[in-house]
Amino acid sequence: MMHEVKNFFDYLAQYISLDDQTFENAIDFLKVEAICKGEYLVHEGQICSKIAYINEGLFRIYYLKEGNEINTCFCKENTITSSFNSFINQVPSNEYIQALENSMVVTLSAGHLEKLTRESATWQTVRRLLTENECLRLSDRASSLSFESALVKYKNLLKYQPEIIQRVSIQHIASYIGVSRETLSRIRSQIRE
Amino acid sequence: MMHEVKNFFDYLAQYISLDDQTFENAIDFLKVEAICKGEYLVHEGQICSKIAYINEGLFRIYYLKEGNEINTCFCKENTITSSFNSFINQVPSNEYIQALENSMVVTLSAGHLEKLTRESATWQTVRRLLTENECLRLSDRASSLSFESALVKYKNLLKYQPEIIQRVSIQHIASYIGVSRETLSRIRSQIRE
DNA sequence: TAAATTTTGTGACAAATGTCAATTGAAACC
DNA sequence: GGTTTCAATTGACATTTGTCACAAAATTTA
Repeated sequence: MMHEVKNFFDYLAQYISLDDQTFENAIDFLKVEAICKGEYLVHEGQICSKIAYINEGLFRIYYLKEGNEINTCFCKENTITSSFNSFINQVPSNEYIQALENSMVVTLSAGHLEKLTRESATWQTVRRLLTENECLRLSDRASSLSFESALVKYKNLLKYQPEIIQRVSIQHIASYIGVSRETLSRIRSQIRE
Repeated sequence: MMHEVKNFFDYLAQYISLDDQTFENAIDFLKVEAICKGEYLVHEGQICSKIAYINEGLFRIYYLKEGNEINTCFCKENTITSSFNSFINQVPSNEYIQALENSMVVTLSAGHLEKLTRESATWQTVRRLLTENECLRLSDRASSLSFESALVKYKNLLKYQPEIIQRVSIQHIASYIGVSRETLSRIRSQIRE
């Protein structure tokens, strides 16, 4: 088994106990893919056909609003990324998923997950947990976007996702926390003093 | 069968075909409850022990931030409400669910849903759909909170949830869209002209 | 290494929004 | 019906943030 796949199973095992059968059911469906910096996992208009476990690397999810890119999520190694709405409902995605670093992912197609879900209670649970995690993330994001000053939002990011600040450019972070890049720049210089 | 329960099953049947067995498995677990205006379905600090199908009425979900109430959701008849994170993970809720009108709900406890989920693929799917719906809602909310002016946020509410504006006080709506009530008041008078 | 490109930082100013205070309006209660 | 209480509006002003323009710094490319 490739070590990327092993890492994926280890990741899942955090949430649920995976027996040998569960492993075997899935292993033929998994694909290890390299995605270079700047390349896309999902394009707008495409139906998101797979979920991706990130073994190594970093992605951003963004959509376009009046020509501007709005980042909604940064996904780093040892997490799962997908254009959630598109994947679940198999409708065209309104967002892009782009690699910010050279990355290595393990993908599982919607069809294969569907099949696994039908055949195995464990995979059914895996799918549910993925969804529930997504909910919690979205709920945190919604609450951090409302009623926080730009300063507080940035400090929260520093506190809870310091790695992101190291690895992602300021302009991307600005749109993630919902302020202009100039404002974020000023906040940073203010904090430095 | 009480008509409230029947409405609940009709609601579920929109999403999935429920056979007789599925009905019967659940019917003893369901409780019809009246909740008066101002009363609470869930209190902060409590573990949210149930989901509630709203047969009639209106609720708001809010949490406290520095003493201020922040509304995150309005739930009206023919939807399901719950303190999602608390219910799913059975951890104390950081939010309140309060009736804004005299309401009638059908509740199902976490334990009973767990039991149904274990025993029936249909209920497993019901649970998944509930979660996925919650995700979509949260995702819409996050995107409407970021990078929209107060005016646009209010217009979106008018467009997509006009009923809420009819039934909910301005102060609650203001905190829902993330502006002060004075600002919202000014926006409204501006639109009127 | 040098040139070109992209990203980040700053100043100046305008626009949007928050805050506080006072007033008006509406709903609830006696 | 009148009083009381709470909700909504409005004005004045301060603060925050966005926008535009340009400079500095960093990164990429040739």
